[in-house]
Amino acid sequence: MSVIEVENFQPNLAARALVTRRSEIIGAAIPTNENIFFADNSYHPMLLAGMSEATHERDYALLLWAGEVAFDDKRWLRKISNKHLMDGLIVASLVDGHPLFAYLLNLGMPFVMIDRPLRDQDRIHYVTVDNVQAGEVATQHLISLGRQRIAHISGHLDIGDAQDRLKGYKAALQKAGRPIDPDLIYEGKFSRVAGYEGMLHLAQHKPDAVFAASDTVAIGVLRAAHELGLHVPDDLAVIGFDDIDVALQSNPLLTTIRQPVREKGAKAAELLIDLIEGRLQGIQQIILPTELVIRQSCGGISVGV
Amino acid sequence: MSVIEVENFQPNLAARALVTRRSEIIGAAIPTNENIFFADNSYHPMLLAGMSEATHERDYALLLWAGEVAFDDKRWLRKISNKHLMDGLIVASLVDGHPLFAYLLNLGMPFVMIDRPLRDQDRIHYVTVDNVQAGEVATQHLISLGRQRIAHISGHLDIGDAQDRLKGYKAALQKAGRPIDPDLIYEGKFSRVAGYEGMLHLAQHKPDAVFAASDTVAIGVLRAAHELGLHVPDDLAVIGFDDIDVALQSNPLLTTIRQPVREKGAKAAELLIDLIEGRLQGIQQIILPTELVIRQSCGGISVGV
DNA sequence: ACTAACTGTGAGAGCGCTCTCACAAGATGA
DNA sequence: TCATCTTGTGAGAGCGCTCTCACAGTTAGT
Repeated sequence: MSVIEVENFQPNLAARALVTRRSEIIGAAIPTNENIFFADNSYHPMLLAGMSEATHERDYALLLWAGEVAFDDKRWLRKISNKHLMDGLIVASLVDGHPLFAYLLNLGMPFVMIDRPLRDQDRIHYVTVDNVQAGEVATQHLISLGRQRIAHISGHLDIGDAQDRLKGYKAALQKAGRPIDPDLIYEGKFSRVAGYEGMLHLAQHKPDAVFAASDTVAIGVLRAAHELGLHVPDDLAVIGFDDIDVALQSNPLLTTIRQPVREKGAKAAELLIDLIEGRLQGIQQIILPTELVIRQSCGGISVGV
Repeated sequence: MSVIEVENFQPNLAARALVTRRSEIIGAAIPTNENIFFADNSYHPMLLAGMSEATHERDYALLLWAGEVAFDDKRWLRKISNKHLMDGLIVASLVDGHPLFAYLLNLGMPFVMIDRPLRDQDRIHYVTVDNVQAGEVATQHLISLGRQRIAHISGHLDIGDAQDRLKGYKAALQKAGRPIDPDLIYEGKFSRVAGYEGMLHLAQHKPDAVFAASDTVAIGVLRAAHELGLHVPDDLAVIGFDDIDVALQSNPLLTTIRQPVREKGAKAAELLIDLIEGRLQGIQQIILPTELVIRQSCGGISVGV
């Protein structure tokens, strides 16, 4: 032991990995070819922070596979699915139909998704929140505030979470005996630009409230409302989703559905490592709680910074 | 070749690494124990995006070492300095005096710093911008606008970039024959909270302009000014640094010094890989250009979104 | 005192690659 | 035709670990 200390001996991890067939490395893939990653959105960075923390806590290392990757980038697919490099993979925001999904499924390398997958749900480990219920709570909040023409700007509908939030929106309206007006639903993406464009488009149908699929989208809505001369919350109530930092920087402060983004990342990493180490059997599907955070953008009670 | 294709053969990278003594993995360390990482600041995510892109372009993989790490976390230090795991390391925002610095220096593993190091400058590869000159340009801009009491809220002065921006601020004042008033200099950190507190503190000395060490800091200044009833830019001109996305979300839009953050990350990765592969000899120090971006927060010409 | 069980140490195989070297087979020039 | 050079193929060593197994040394039980 003292020799190890004095000589500063570093075990050769490649040699160890060769015989144990474990690299003690996991990967985090965010295979989006939209610029939602890192651009105007702290959702993915927060996710990553959670993963990073939990991964190092368990003495694993975290490989990052991010950036704008072409769907058919064979080189990337080959490398990311190399089970000799990584013991497992976390995949976030995977768009339905992405080839990575099929690759991983018949590769046998354990992987955990963040967000509910749209296919093979009974075979996939994932961690997410109850987006349907959360979408319902958000919409119900707007209803309870007396709003009559409640619009929704969705996220990318090839992502389970976006579908579920839309589902929740519809469910809340139906439970309140309200009609579902297709004119008040804008199919967007998880970006500020989509929120901005969505609001400009919806304006002709005179909504008095908008449930935005994410805080980033809501920021775009706020800007569009400002340009349209609509006062928030008097003329237009706006509710977001995520409760990332922009919700606390906006004017007015954003009412939103808080989801524990950092914890999602951390849980995914812990789950994956448990799976790798054989400590867990069967398909694991973790649903984390959400919470309605009331601030200024819907009227009602105002909670400070 | 056809057999490889049919059998979907994956070479065992651990075995390869064992004999070649190359893992084709590089690390990215952001060893900050402040919460500037990922919290309200897209600087580091952007940096990471640049690194990630360049790394995969060169067919390497990127290990992420981020999060709030205790200075004396031996486990972390041991793992991050394991040269069998990584061929090299990029270190961003390393605070002066951090033990990682000494570790790396006598380890022999190639590493590239982002930001100018405060010690052993002639032995360290790094990539940064000319912060002195940029700080001078920012301050000079405020002077040319007729501002009389120009304050500066610095970043963490244990980081070279923060020191250099302060240096540039002082240089501009001196060249203009202005006195340097210590009351108008607030030693802060690269965070929104520091900007907010700095501005509240500086208010007693009645500045009519603030050069903030980063856009994030400037956002904090903007909020404090709002609370103090100061109108930006009429009562107070504010200039930031970075030109990250918050500069385009603020109200008023932020005048700032743009630095190519993504390119910094990308260049660092490319440089490191060139170093690893022996394609480059001698100490490499890359200075990228900056640019004054004039928007609304200093008055003068206003450029739209 | 003899056997049975436990503890510690050392030798050796093998993980799946890369790299070198020997040798065979084919191409080139006198 | 023979010597030289080029190209291709196959065998074998070795990278630095982990794991098993044998054997020596020690302790416990009858």
